[in-house]
Amino acid sequence: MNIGKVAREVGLTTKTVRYYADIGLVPPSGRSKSGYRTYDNVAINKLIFVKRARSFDFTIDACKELLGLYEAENRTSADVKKIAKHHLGEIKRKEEDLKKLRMELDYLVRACAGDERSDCPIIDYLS
Amino acid sequence: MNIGKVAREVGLTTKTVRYYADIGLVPPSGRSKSGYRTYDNVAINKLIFVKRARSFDFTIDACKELLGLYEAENRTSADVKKIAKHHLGEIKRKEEDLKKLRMELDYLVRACAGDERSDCPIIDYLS
DNA sequence: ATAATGTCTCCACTAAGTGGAAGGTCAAGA
DNA sequence: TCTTGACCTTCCACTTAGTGGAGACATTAT
Repeated sequence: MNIGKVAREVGLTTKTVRYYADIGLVPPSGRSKSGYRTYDNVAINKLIFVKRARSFDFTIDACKELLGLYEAENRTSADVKKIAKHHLGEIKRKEEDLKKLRMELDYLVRACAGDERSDCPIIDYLS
Repeated sequence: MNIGKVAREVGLTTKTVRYYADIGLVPPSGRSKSGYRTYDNVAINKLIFVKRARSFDFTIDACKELLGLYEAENRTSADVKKIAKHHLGEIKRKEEDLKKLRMELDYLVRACAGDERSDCPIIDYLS
């Protein structure tokens, strides 16, 4: 299968698929005699796997690790869980940070009259 | 004041202060005869303002806008509130996204035994 | 005088792609 | 057969918000 069809089926752009090939994350299964990248089912499944992992915000490096485990028959679920747990921790931290931010900003926005006067608690707070 | 002292007082790195000068966000008030950037109180206050705004995750572009309003005597609080509200909306969206992600991943991590067997619901889900 | 900082500019790098240019390839229609 | 349009190739630049380092010049301390 050529890159365009693959991209459509998997739900990525050709640019992204090519990028994943360039960085060695998911190489094409082969090349046509004119140089076109070709993808077989194994490669396509890897692309789907990476797409799902990326939708969980796993970094490309984490995807590489997960893909390695996905392919390894001797992996343990402990291996996988370790990576996922680490990532979960980071997500939780980000979530907390964002919550704090949102609450503070929410407060400031509420405190601001939003009228024609120049007096503004948001600017005051930032100054 | 030279850049190092300024950076220490404001709580930024010299690299960052120089960067803000390069992109025209907060130019130094002047240069010494040997070419050192010098900052007066007005410039320093702008750096503090930007630092605070950045800590609220406002983009550099948003900081530029806010700094413009900070300096403008004819601004209205409505001008400021508009930017802040827009930003708040984005933060809320990110927060929601992150929450969904966290819940899904949390579920998967809980479902994974994390033992020596290769059977893994996380990998299964991603496949 | 010399050593230790401080500062300068410039270049490269980060993450994960995206956009575009210039050119080669393939299938279909006139 | 020629051409048109869609598809593919590589390569380079750009994005965010800085960070790291090299090599050179300036200032300060001993």
